[in-house]
Amino acid sequence: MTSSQSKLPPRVLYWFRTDLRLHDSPALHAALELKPEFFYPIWTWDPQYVFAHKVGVNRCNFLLESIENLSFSLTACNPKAKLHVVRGPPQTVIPALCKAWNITHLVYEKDTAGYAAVRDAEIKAYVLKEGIEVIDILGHTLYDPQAIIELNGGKPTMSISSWSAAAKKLSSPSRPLPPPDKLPSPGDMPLAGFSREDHPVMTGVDLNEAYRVSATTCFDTMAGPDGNFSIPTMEELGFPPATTSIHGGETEALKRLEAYCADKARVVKFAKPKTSPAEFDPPATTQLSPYLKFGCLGSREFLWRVRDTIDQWDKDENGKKNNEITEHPENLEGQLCFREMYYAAEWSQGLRFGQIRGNAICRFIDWRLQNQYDADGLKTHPRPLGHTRDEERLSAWKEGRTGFPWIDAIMRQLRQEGWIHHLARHSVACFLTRGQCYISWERGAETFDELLIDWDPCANAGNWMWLSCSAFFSMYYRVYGVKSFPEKYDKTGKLVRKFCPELVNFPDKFIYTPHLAPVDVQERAGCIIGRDYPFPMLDEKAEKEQCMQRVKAAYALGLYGNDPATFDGSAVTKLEQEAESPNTVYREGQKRETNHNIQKRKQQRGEEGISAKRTKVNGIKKYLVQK
DNA sequence: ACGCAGTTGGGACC
DNA sequence: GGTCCCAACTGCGT
Repeated sequence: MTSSQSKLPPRVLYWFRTDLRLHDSPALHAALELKPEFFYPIWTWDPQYVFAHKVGVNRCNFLLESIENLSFSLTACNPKAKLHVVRGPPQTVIPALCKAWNITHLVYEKDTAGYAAVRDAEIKAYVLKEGIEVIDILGHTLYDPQAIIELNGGKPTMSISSWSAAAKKLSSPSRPLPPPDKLPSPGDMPLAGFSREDHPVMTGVDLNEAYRVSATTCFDTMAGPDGNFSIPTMEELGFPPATTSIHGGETEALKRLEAYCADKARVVKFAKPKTSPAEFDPPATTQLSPYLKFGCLGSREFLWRVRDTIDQWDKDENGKKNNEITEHPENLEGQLCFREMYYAAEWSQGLRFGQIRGNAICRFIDWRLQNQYDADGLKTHPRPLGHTRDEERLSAWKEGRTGFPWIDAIMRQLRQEGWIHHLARHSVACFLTRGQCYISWERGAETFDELLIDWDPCANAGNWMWLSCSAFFSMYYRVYGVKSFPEKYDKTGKLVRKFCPELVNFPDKFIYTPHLAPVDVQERAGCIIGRDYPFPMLDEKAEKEQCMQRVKAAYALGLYGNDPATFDGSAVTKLEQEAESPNTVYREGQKRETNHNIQKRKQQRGEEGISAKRTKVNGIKKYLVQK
């Protein structure tokens, strides 16, 4: 810190990013503890988010609504305060603002994940060199991902039990801090040094071109069209209006939390696997994920509101019905714990968490259409895996025209609403990867990035690895059916009728398999399969069998994304040889016996139990069976 | 070395 | 609608 700046009363630049709220904000609290003379709340509108990063209209709209609401709340604390939106890359505009506004302290909520962590390290180093103090404080998650990994012996948290064991050693998350009721005013805001010429925005490829209905004007100036750091509009982004019914903002988040917790028994008995992915009006879950993602809702606020609701219910019931309280990890608190587990695991891998190559926790499976280049621009495979047929299947999946109504309805709901139920995500993710299409989870993850409002670099990549049996989960023989699974929740196909309206008049019996309906039924439904709705694009059962054998072979090979063999081509060659003449022999009776029920049953029948042992031969695991 | 659990499977059979 | 079996994974605890 230079001597002139150390004498200045604090002038705080408060950078909002993952914390679009005033409640439950340790970083904001720390900023105000400085008793700043001037307080500048800003949001940086990064052109990377608008041009180089595929982001659908619904997430963009949610973000705009959230920062609008935040600005409104700032003004409620001080009529002179508002959120200043600075257009430009943060690496450029943050140092420029610090200089122009004589900033002494840069304060923000720490973001441990993905690109943001890399970006922040760069900015922090630069700003510190200029003698400005940087205060970055955790607040987005309940626990520090780094601390969790250290307590887990330096290993990534690969199961909820290992995460829980590590978390137990840390102190329980504190109660949320209240929002401030007043704020200091900002000082002068000279615009010196703020011209587009000085800080050219990113040009070149516009990944969101397909969405735009007019030219992007929001980067014409750093301070917006009126020079007052206004919040950009969808029009300025060239975007058409959003299609979702989910609206952003801290006010909306707290209202939804309140409404959800008003039904105490629902909170107490919440069990994720029992909630229906087929329900949509209202959904069977809290639908608070977009608010947690943007920090409109604090994670401690959610945690303690849930805990208090359960305590209150328990008191009301005199503790008589304790057995009705759902246990960890299926309860609401457990949902938050999985989020924490993914944040910790992500921290252990950094940017590599979102790809296969270089990712030490991700199994190498020879998925079609996997990344050819990794985040560092390094070639991952000597030749592309997959061809036109796979491209066509991927497009059909993305656009909701696979010919499987359950999959198509979910994918259309995803595009329209920007949100789908957790188990709906499971269905379409399993279908795209290990279930039927054998397409890389990287393609699925980037589709969700584009279309989900609540997309999060940790939870999204983590769940895609989970569903594709690449990490966290390994029972690849458990495959979600496109008829059996939704039928467990809804035999009448409400979700299909809503999002695939061409199928609305099919009888319940055929709603998930309309191609099996006799022609006269199709005619009466006013929908001929193959003409008005696609015929299934693949044989669900046959593809499932093939996928399972391929995943099994990849498991036997036992390679992970950081193995050199996964990018010099030798892993793929080995798997192809495996497909030609399997090293692992799947013969009748040659099973690895691990189910003790079967063992016990056989013993009861007086049969000799089978013992099996697994060995590695030439790097390939073989299942050897001995009688 | 072994038993068993793992947030959320499918299908036959009663 | 509930129960059991299918087929067979990893990681953790003992």
